[in-house]
Amino acid sequence: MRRRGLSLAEQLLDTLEEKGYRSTSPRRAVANAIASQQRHFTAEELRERLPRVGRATVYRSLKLLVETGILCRVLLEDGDLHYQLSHQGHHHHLLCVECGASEDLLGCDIEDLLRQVSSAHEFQLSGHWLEVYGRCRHCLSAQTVTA
Amino acid sequence: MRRRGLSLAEQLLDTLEEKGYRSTSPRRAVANAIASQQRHFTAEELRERLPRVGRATVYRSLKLLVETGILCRVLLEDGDLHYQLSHQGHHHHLLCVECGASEDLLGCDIEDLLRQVSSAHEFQLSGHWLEVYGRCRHCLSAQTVTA
DNA sequence: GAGTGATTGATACCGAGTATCATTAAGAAT
DNA sequence: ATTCTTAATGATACTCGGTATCAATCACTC
Repeated sequence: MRRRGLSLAEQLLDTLEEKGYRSTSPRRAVANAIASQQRHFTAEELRERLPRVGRATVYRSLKLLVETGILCRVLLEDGDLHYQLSHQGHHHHLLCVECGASEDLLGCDIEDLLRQVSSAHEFQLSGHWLEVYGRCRHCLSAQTVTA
Repeated sequence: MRRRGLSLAEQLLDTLEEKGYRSTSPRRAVANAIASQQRHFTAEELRERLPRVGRATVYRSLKLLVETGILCRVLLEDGDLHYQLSHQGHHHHLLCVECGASEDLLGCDIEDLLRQVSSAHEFQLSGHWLEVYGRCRHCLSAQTVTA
């Protein structure tokens, strides 16, 4: 459990420090940029918001944050790779193809199903990647009003 | 149904022609290279096998073949994007993380499950991307012998 | 065989990401 | 507070996947 009163950016840095990574000013800048960003973003978008942080450092930070589980990768339908704050452990995304909104998919039975399917193929399951695309309820209702 | 007696490469070109694309010598070269390749491959690997075909043409052909459903994209666990002959319509892959083998996953209930989950989130499902990683039976038995 | 439009390939560009490496700075030890 | 050690930075150059441009060329139709 994290201490209350800490900003999201401070929490991210804390997590890194717990894992032995130093708290540097470029990392603080990255943490702030990410914490103030609710939607998923590309590496380049993050870079634009951090013109004073070196290119390599931005990519290194992204990698670090994914490895520590703070960020997760999101694969859009067009193949673009985005990043997003990861609030839980392993999860999947419901991605709205219209507005880009993303909802986390938790506690569904996909894992069980995959286990069954894998064993039917004599596969020893080790992992999977799933993205689900569609239209979110907001875009659906907007569409109804318009149409 | 395709005519018997046609080589795989000829079938690919036929499919393109049916869709209104011309049969050119670079495309024939690409078709041959792909037809003689049973495993998934990267764009760069394909390019190495086609030194006389322009870079842009190789990428254009890949795009075309994916759009026409002849090829499908395969996302490896490390994020690398590979291409592979697509024998069926929509399907998924069981990818062996050890030898790279890929098995198609058909007729499983993932679609149903996703439909349920989506409607629970008030999402109008439009598509999904799934890759499953593990160890195939060959690699498993090899491991047993060694260990 | 001529005409037309699709296709090609050279070039340049973009975005994501990594490797290198000299410089700098964080945190620990004194 | 100064020193020390090591992690981290950022400039640069590189790779790979992919797209835009555009003049030259080729496939197909008439």
